[in-house]
Amino acid sequence: MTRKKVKLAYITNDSARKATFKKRKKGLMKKVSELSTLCGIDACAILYSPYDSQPEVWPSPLGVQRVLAHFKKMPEMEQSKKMVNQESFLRQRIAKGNEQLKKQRKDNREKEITQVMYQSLTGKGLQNLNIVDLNDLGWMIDQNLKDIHKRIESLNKEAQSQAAAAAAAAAGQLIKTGGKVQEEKPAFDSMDAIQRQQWFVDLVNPNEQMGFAGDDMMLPFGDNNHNALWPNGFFP
Amino acid sequence: MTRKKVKLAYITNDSARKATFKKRKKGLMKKVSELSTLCGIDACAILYSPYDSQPEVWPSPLGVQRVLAHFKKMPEMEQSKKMVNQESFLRQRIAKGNEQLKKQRKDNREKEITQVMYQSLTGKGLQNLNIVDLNDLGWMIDQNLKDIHKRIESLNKEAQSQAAAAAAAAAGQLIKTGGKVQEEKPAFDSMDAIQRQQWFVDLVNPNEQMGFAGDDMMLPFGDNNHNALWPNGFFP
DNA sequence: AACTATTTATAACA
DNA sequence: TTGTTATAAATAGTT
Repeated sequence: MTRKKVKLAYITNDSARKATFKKRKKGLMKKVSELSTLCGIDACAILYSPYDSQPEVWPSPLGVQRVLAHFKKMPEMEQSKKMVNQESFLRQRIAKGNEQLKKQRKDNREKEITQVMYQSLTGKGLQNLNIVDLNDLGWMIDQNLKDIHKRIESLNKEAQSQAAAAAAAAAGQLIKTGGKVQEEKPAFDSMDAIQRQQWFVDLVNPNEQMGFAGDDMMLPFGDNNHNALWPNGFFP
Repeated sequence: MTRKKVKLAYITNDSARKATFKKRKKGLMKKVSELSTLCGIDACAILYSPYDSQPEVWPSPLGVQRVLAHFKKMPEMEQSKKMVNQESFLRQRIAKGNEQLKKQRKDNREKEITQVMYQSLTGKGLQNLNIVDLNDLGWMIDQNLKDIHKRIESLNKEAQSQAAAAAAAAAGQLIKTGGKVQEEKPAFDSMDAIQRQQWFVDLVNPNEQMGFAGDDMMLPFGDNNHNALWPNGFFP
């Protein structure tokens, strides 16, 4: 059951290698066939295996001959142009691997900061964080606050239209009403940015001092640009 | 996002075909590369596309030349042996398709019979079923009964060992006891096969007559071989 | 070109 | 070996 991500290297176990060869040969031939059919192109594949004295080919010996004849006619210099050779192929793979690594590092960092955030909610304190961590934490809390605010707004809108519908449906009442249903925002939502910031700081630090010196250590809620001073390459 | 199962036919839309070609060519080259690395075999692939005057090859022009030289040396008759040509390839695909169809039909039949079974539990009656359906229904009920019985036994075993453990743990009691905990089977489980059969028939047919004539229409519970008379190819 | 919902391929196991 | 199943990889349709 494809448990591992498959290490791309020669399979030393003989039977495992043979089994893999059989499966992958079949899959490969199918791919060649599909590509040829779907895109109407001339193609061939030749595999020499130690399990057969003859090569396995696609689409047929004659088909291969035809493609080969076409190929052989070209001067070698021409043949080299525009080709996918092993070197450029490997370069592409490496570049892709590096991109994945970068993305993974970003994801890891995000999880790390999220964990810090939740730990701080259980009273773990923020004393051990350096300035970069604190700023990333601030960024993440900021993002969460934005999400929360968005959610509150959508819930308010929903409640508002439901209230209006209920009023319109009430028996014996006027069907049409010029009266506007007044919006009833929850307390949290009516805070301004600074209030929310303080609310959240209080929540995060129930009974303790931050342990840091100076105003510059304050968590920069509401500051969308706070990472500009200490960029770490992970968060915008 | 791969919504359809892809109809294996020439893609008429030009841009779609080109996009598919680019994606699949990349995937195919990767597959060839992996197969070659994993299994240590000599392989090459050549694709002629209308998007480039030159063919795309793997692993490199020289690598292709080498494989081709090897291939060309053989007499044509030899080349044909043991090869996967388009015809045999298609035959394999067709055979596989047929097998899938057969399996699907069996699954469908099983679902159909299960539905009939549950409907009969809500009093829908069995009047509209033919003899084949009835026998399949009997087979399925039989299977379910077996499962139920198995489950009951395992539960009994569990309860038995728990009771023994509880007795041994009771304060002030003897730790070692020669007394055997007597098995307490539920009423259903203590019925014999014939009793269970009647019990289930009563359940399935609460207030109605079967509407069939003769003893031979009786549901053949306990008969593991009842389909031998009316085989339909789906159930054993 | 990037993004996902799906389909397809396949490594490990039975 | 063949078959099954859980995962990884490929990719069709969109943006």
